[in-house]
Amino acid sequence: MSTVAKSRAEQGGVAGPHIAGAALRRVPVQQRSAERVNRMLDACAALLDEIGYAKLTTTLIAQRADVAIGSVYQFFGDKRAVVRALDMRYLDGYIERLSRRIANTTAEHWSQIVDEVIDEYISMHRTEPGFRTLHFGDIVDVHLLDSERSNDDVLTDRLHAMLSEHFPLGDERQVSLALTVAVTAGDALVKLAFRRDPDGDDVVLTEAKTLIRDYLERHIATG
Amino acid sequence: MSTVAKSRAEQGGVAGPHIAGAALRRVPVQQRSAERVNRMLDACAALLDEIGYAKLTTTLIAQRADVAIGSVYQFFGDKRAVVRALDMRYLDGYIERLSRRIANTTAEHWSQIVDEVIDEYISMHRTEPGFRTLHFGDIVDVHLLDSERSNDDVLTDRLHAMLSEHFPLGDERQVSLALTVAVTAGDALVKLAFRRDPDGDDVVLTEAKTLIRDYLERHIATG
DNA sequence: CAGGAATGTGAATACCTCTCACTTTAGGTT
DNA sequence: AACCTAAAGTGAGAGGTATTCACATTCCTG
Repeated sequence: MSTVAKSRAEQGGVAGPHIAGAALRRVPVQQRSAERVNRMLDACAALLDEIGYAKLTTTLIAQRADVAIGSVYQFFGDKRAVVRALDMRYLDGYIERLSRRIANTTAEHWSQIVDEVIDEYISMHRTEPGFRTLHFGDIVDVHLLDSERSNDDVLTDRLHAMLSEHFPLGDERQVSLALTVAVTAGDALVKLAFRRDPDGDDVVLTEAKTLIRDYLERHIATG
Repeated sequence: MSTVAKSRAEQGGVAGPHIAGAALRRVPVQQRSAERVNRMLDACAALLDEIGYAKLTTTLIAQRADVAIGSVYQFFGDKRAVVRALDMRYLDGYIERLSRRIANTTAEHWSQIVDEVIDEYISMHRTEPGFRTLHFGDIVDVHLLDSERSNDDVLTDRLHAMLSEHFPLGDERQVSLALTVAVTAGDALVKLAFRRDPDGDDVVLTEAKTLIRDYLERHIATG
């Protein structure tokens, strides 16, 4: 099935800690139900890819997942919760793969890590069905992982940690703001690239990287 | 009415040519119906402000506008069309006010015009009920004014025209791309500012202006 | 293998979107 | 003024969708 599903199964966490925490009405205990939950999410992703959010219905999700409509509501509070959980699964997978990427990288300059962050994000648009429709919380809401902070904020913190682990950075607050701005702008530009071209408009993607690098150059340089 | 309007359609419709052209099922001919259409849009804007898009219903719009549900469908093809029309009205108003602003400005540098563009956009977030929920086509779709081009593209063209009217710019294509990127990134950053703070986080807004100015500096300078 | 917990089910309920046959009004014509 | 047609306005009803819930089934533990 999906790459995400596999890597998750290997991890051991039946439905992922994030999903459990914030989106599920009830956490699946037995493996059979955990599998069903994942099947519903897969169905949701496929449908999102095929017909988009506007035409997505709970009945369709249930049918595609080969599950009774009641089972959907057994675990998800409402329709949006399904999409939210899916988005969390994306975010989870993203952070996981990014961590792995960066762990294997011998970056000599912080900009290399920034490139990895962007590349992995671009990669998700190309490989994860339904992701380009959702991004990180565009459609549902932007507070998936944490009700206090937006996904971009969470992402920003992650990035901040990864960067400072390898390189000395400037003032904490200032860097944090700069990263937030960079993530927000970068996110929007990648979306633009994929709106222009299903494979991601290379010209725009290149421009996005340049813009972000140049911007950060002037804000997180340690001097 | 709006400058674009005149150049675009000869109809001179009561409810704005944009709305008429792309979102209305039937153009209101008599004044009384034109007023009702506007009342429905007002209701839609207010509801968007109060309960958000997810909870918006056609029944609610009709009730708030003091109109029978049938009247809504007399002019709007479906629920999304109402929102789309509202968004067009926003865009129309934005371009009109921006044109007026710029006409009254004796800008000595292109960056001053860019600032006006951003400031007027920020202003809309503060003054137009419901606008912060929609922006330009976020929720419904990004092809409101023109099925071929996104709203940002239309905006970009407008900006391009305004700028080149006052200042010599570099290569046509290159400038166009740069403006598209700037508009996209700027849009996202303004949204971020208003997500952080209902009045618009000044720190982020300032940062947004800097980022855009610096970026454009490197792309549209005539040398 | 008994019994509670976890799951699975789908008919039923409530609410929505959108249509359409029909009534009313505007505004020009005779 | 009476008349006429197009434009407007209306709301019950058809067709869907989201969500619930009382009941059936499957696990799993003691």
